[in-house]
Amino acid sequence: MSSATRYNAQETESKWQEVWASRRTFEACEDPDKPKYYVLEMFPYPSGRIHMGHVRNYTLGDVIARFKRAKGFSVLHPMGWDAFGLPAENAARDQKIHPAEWTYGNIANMRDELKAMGLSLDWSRELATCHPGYYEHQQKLILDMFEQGLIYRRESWVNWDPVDHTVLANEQVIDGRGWRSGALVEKRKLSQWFFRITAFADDLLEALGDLERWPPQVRTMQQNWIGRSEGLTMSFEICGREDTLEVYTTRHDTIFGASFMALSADHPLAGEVGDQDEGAAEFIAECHRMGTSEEAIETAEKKGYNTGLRVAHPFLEGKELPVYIANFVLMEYGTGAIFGCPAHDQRDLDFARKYELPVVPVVIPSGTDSASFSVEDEAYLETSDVVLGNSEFLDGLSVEAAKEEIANRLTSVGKGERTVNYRLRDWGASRQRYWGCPIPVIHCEACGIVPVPETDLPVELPDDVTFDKPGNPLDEHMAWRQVDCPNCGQPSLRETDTLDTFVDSSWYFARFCSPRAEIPVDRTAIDYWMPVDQYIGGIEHAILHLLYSRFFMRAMKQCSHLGFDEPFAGLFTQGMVCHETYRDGEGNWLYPEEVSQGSDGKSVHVESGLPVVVGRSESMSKSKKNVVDPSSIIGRFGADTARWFMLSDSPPERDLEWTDSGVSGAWRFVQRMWRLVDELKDLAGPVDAVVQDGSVGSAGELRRATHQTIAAVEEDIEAFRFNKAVARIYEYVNTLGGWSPGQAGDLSSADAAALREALDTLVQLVGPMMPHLGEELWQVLGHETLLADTPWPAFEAELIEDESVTIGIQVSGKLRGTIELARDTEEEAVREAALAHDNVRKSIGDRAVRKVIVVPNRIVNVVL
RNA sequence: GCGGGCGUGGCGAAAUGGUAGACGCAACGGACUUAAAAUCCGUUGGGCGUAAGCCCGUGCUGGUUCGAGUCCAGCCGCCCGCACCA
Repeated sequence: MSSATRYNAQETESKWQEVWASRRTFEACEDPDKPKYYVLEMFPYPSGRIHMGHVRNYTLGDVIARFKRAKGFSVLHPMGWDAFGLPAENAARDQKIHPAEWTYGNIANMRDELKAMGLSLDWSRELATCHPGYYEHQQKLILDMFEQGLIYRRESWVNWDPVDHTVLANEQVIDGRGWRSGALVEKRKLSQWFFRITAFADDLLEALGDLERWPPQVRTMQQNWIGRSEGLTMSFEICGREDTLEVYTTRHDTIFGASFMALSADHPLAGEVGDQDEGAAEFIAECHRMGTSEEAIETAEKKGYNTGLRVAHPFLEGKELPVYIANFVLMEYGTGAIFGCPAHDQRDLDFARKYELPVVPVVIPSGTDSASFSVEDEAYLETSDVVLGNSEFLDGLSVEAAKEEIANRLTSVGKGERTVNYRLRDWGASRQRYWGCPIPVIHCEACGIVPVPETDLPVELPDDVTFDKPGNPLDEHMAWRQVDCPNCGQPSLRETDTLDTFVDSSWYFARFCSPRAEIPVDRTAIDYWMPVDQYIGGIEHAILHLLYSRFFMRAMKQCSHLGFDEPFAGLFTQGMVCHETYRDGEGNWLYPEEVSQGSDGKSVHVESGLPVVVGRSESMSKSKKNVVDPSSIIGRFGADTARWFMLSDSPPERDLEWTDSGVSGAWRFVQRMWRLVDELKDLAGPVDAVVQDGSVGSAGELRRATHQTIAAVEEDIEAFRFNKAVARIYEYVNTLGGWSPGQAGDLSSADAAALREALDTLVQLVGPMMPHLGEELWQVLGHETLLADTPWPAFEAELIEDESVTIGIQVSGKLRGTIELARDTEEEAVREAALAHDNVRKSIGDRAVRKVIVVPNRIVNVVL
């Protein structure tokens, strides 16, 4: 290697990728002599190309996987494909290509792209959820769960496009209209399959407390999502009728402030009113045009319809409350009916102002006169330092005491029941679509719902389908649908709903432990590998995917497939990859490569030379064209450069700004590493050089830097602070570049050995981040082993602390100077040195020193 | 609307309640070169000052503390999720 040679990333990277593959370096095995470590990144949807979000995700995981490997763990690091889902059907419709062909083509391409990244993946375990070899086991799990009562069927609402005659996903509903037809979307009731996730609500909530290596905010989000509340179910007598209206509330203390009742449009009583009252029917229909998402409901203008019905206030003789149907009450939560207390709930207040209903404050700040306290445009939400008022026998009580009193009084007369309620709803898993896992049941007129016998699994999707008609092609495929009932033998029909793709992703990590087993999971393998030690993915999955997976493990445990509850011991949520956005004069989005810097530094369109409007940086998305293709970056600079850039600068949990200059900085560092090792390798001692003890002189100085860097990088990797690990490596390279040994020419044996240790260490530290460069330099340094098989260097504790410290001196909190002292200098000596400092004396002047605060090895503050 | 987060130089950022801006990028000055690229050296939060040094500065307004980017309260802006996108 001559010093004129530049590092050839493309050649070197494919060389080492072939070596790792042929030696099966990263194939996992259940080694009983080693601790195991299961690293998993969220598997990708095979959209066709990898994007920068994938590059970031898999780089983070690969650093951990390679680092843990070097630390002596038996590592499992697999990869697969979340391969069912809507886009394949859209492609089928738009491009006349079969979903399977489209999906497997995309997988083939993305596999190549991922392989070019040099990830330490065990490709022998690859799986795709759309493959019958995967979903037949999922069908087995579904049968078992059905038997256990964990899956059931009931009616629920879907978004219905009345023109296309098809069910729409929430994202396909835009401003209340179907995305293709433009027709106003209706809600429609269908019989659908549900997972009984609410059966585990308490356990899913309780167990969050033990997930110590999860981000606290994710645990909080899940906790709020499950939304356990302790409240009261109250019965209100409906005036002039025999029946009652049931209401769930957590604010029964505010009952004397109640001024109306509100029913969900789907409440049976609302339906009853609608049957006789055209206005009510029209209002209910309007509610049904709102779409099914909670967001749509919550952000819509609050509206109601007065049914004319009234209920009796439970404590105020003769007081009656009007009953409205309201568009903001959810049938799925509580009893689908509420009492409205406008003074202490913003939504109720807005509603009351609109329909001119009374607003009576019943919770008032302590020490305030209840007659003078009023609520105007903002509901009063405080519950501490308050007392009840305008509330008869509750007056003067705290919120808690008032709740107790109301609950006691109502339960004793059978008009109330203390109830624990959850916001969490059962998981609706039916999809009226082709490209998903078939639900293995048969509908028989005589026997009802009959599970497909296990021996008949898998129920495979038929290949011969077309997408020219709207709706689910399975409904039209009579040859596939018609089967004899396994029970009575009569002609019957298959279920045509397929499963939500969240089901596929709720257990794939378990399947990775034994991907070719003839049962869903092999107990020996799963007991060895699970749980996943480090799971890595986007924050957007903080609730649903993770909660469903946690449920699935519990359900599989109940079906005796495995013996644990929690799938992910450690979780890391990464930020997004962002890029500036560009638009031309007409507002059309432009790709980054269509934009260049003009001579005056302003951005112009490459072809036309016209000015370009540079927008703020946003998450990379195809629709805004602010995307950079990973393959072109890897093709130009190599995977190591892309990986290094991903790890530098931005902390991984935060959004990362993709910049060309950042990439070229990473590229320059690759070259710098290469040159540095090239220049110094002949000065370094032999591979087996023995470092000499002691921390003095040029060798000692270098060894100190080496061991400090090992300790820092190791700690930063363990804590997912890769940007800091990178910064430490930069500092170390700066140190190495500027290091002057004790003698020029032939180094002393101490210097040569220290340099050998330093170069080896540098390459080892960089290895998990830039594995190809690491492997190449390892070879250049004369090693005959693979870096990938080399243990992580151990640091020597006595070398990592500096002997002297710099101590800042403040006068009244303002820095006035620094002093250099031996570490752990006596407090009195520090104090004297601080007070002797020229500028400090000047700042103090002739004022009296009241106090001197000395923080050892840190700072001195002179208080005047 | 509800729930969760984030906000520090020109930019990405660092900082167990203890010297704000490590490290990188960009920019500027210099060396090398016929020239460019590459590389190397230096400067770089703002203001004042020849200098020593001083003043200001972590989204905004307050509070706690000897000391606040960090803790507390309220606001502003942006991002993620809201159950059929994955």
